[in-house]
Amino acid sequence: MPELSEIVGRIRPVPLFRGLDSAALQRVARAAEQREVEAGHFFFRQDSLADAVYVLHLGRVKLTQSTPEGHQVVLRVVGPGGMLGPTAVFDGLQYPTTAQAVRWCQAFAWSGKTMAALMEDCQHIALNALGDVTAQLRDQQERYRELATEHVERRVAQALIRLVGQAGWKTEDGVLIDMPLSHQDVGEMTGTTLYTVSRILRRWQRDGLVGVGRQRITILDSAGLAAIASDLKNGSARRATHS
Amino acid sequence: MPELSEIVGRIRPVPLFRGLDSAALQRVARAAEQREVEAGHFFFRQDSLADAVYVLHLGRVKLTQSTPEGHQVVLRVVGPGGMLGPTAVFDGLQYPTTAQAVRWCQAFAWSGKTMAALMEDCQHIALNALGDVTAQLRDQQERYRELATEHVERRVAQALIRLVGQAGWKTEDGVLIDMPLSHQDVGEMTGTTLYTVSRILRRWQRDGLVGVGRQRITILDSAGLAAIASDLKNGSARRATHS
DNA sequence: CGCTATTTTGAGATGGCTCAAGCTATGTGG
DNA sequence: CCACATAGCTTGAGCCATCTCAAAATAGCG
Repeated sequence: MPELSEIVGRIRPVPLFRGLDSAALQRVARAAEQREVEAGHFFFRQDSLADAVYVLHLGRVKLTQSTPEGHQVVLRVVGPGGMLGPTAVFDGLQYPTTAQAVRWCQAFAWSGKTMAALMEDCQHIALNALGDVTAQLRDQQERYRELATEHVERRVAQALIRLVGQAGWKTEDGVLIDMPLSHQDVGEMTGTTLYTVSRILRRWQRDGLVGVGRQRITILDSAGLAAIASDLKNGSARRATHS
Repeated sequence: MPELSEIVGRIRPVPLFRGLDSAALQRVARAAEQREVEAGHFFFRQDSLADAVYVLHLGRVKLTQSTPEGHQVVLRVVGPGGMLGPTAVFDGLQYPTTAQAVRWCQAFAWSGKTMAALMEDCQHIALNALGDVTAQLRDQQERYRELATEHVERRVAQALIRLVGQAGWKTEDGVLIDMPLSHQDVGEMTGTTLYTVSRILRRWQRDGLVGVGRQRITILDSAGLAAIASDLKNGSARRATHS
């Protein structure tokens, strides 16, 4: 169990706690519990009672949602500093998503009640949380629009670009997406099948845009990928309107 | 210009201001500006500077987002008591969506700065806003999953059910969706084309599920529609995974 | 009462899904 | 250290839900 001061040091740079003075940070730190989650294990599951808010310190988490029929989509990938489960702040609700560690994770946790109290205590936290969730909403809206109006290839390009931002790791030959990432996963992020992802990635590999390995994707030509994502060449969009 | 007490009376039942005492409500009311927007006109447009937060008092607003190529999706419909433009609370951002009045609207407005100050002043508002945005996020995530995994017919059924909740008006023969609603609009809500919407609605009309008129849709058999939406009969889902 | 926006319908094209099968890393137990 | 098992990846062939485009029918509105 680390010292209080160490916890404070770890949560200080977290966006959720931006603007807090030392006293407030200490109060937050004192209320924090530490959690570790093995790769593949879960922070929480969809439809279970939302009882805790997490802030990720180390590792990476995949947020998914699935239908009763078992079809799944990946909504988001969260890295260090990110918040999980804002829903828990409000009483009696269930998590709308499942949060699965894609590797070993270390996180801080607060019960929903505790976090609510901390927010009342210190408006900055509530405001920061609002900013975070608002940003997430924007992102989700954008992805919704993409899914509704863009072709698969562009969506996959967009997804990779997002992943670079969230988990990009500069290497000698390009930018590695630093997490295990199957074609299945990419399909679930973009609303398509692993087969289609495979074909697209293969083509891009032949064109020298990306490097593909088992659960590993490296971006070799970001500009080229961005060009596909924003359509600086082929057939624009479709569907919804031709106003 | 109505009396302060009248404004207080109007904003008191708004979810964003739930839990405020009279003094706080008065402060909020004093800072409020009133706005009226004609049918078809805009509260704000995508990509313009997000400078104000609105709370709708009367009317109905359509939130849309469009691509550079001009393809548009409808993200949400907001009715009385709803909040518009939470983004404005945070400095220097642009509205991610366009807010268009689908009929004459009356609303209260606060500059982003003012609303931020009110939130600092009174944590309840920030917490209420967080709850609102979190709920929106949940909704958006769910719709994303739907779009990624369900067939058009189910999505349209879901959209109508949502619209009933937001703008349903009980009549003698069924529930009228009380706003002008073209097939184009429904298509933009569900990620399909007006042609497909027309065919689906026509079929449902023949089956006695809905009544269709020019920009008017009435639900005659909610149960039947819900059955389609949750698939109590025909071919489940597709795409994304067959894990 | 004509104009314009909306809705309907048909016919044809197609992107991407499905299913089936083989291939290949990686890890595991002998 | 090898052989096998497993999970992930690739590829082909066929299909089909839905999009496109075109055109006619309809309904409000000025």
